[in-house]
Amino acid sequence: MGSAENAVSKATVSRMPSYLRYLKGEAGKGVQYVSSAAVAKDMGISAVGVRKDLALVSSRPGKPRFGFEVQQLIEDIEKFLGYHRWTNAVIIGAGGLGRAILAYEGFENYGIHVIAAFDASPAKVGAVGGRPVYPMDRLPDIAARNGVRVAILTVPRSAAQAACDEIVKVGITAILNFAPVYLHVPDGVTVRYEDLAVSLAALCGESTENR
Amino acid sequence: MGSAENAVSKATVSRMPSYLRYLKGEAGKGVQYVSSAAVAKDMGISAVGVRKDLALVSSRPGKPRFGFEVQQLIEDIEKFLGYHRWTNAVIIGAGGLGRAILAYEGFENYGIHVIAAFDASPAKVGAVGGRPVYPMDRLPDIAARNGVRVAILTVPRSAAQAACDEIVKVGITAILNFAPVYLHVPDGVTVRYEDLAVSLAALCGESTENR
DNA sequence: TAGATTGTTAATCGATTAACAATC
DNA sequence: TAGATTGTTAATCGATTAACAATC
Repeated sequence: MGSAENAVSKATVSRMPSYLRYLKGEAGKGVQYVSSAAVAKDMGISAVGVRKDLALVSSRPGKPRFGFEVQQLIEDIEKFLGYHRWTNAVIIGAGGLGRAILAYEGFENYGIHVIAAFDASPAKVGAVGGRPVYPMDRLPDIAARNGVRVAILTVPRSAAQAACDEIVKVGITAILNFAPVYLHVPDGVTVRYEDLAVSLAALCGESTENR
Repeated sequence: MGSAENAVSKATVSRMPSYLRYLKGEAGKGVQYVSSAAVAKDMGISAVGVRKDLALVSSRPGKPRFGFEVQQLIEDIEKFLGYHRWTNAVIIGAGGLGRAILAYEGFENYGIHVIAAFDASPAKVGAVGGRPVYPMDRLPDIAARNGVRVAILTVPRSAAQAACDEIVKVGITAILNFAPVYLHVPDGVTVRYEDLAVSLAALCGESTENR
């Protein structure tokens, strides 16, 4: 209500980056059209679901007998997700995981620049894969100057809440948290938990299946 | 149908590791009882949901006026998730991310031993954080000897499907895939996609919210 | 006892699936 | 044209929320 926009379900929104990744893969192979059935098969979801999702974001309808135009769809999804305006992100905690993520280049495909990492320990300061690692006290300055809204939190468990508080203070509103702790944040800040151990445990649970 | 077990919803099962993590945190602080309201507040979910979830796995009911016994609950969830029998896991791909995960110790809390990493490049062979990195051709032998059923795939995108095929060949049935590619696997093998870029992109989507 | 908290049934909500007409 | 594929409405399914009685 209120907003005149056609409401797009949360589940649909969350699948969009996956479609985008898939479509970019196909585009790279020179594929021009994809059918909902093909997408569904490759991604392991239902064809009707794919059609429904794509219908919501696609600027032009799919063509019967052909399917959807890959390039067009990529543009539509990018526009839908707001990737035309880039998002700057920082990493807090330059341990093994933080450094691995800092060196990773896949974020660029989703309109995200990971501009730097920060660490409380001076020993970690330097650069990884061409990207800088700064001491923690430079965060307010750099975050403000680059309009950073997103942080990836990869500090040890014990440092997580304190680091989170600092992050929030500099105006960051979205946190991808790898520390195995629940964070207390003010309203308006979104936290997404990404506990590798929990992911793996959940996978084992799924695959055991019949309990 | 068929199974006489009370069906526990998939959503509930997938939340169990999170409860477990939370409860262990509380137990560490010396907390003996938790109320559903407290759990709900800290974890950011609904109290009724918590009660419903816990009722399904708890061996003894919560006590009105007190709540649930933390230690008992931890045992019940561990039993429910099958953590009494340990699961052995391996990492395929000893790049930055693979090594970071190899060094991580949080898996032990979920009944998972990460016993080793494997890499196609001889340069990567050695050890990280006390755990061995073997050449890829040792995988069949070691996986068989340790009854490995779970693999964490952290190879580059281009190597993912080939590595996946090898993994499947040695009898692994659950794969946590960090490579940004959809994997083709035979029936009976479960894949869980853990694309950091997609997670981050989805987070940005959520926090932008009103679209 | 009084009151906080649980457990459970019923109602709502949302998302997925099924069915089928529309279209190139 | 014939047929593959889309788009959409209706039906199903599952999970969450609301309401309230049961209990220590």
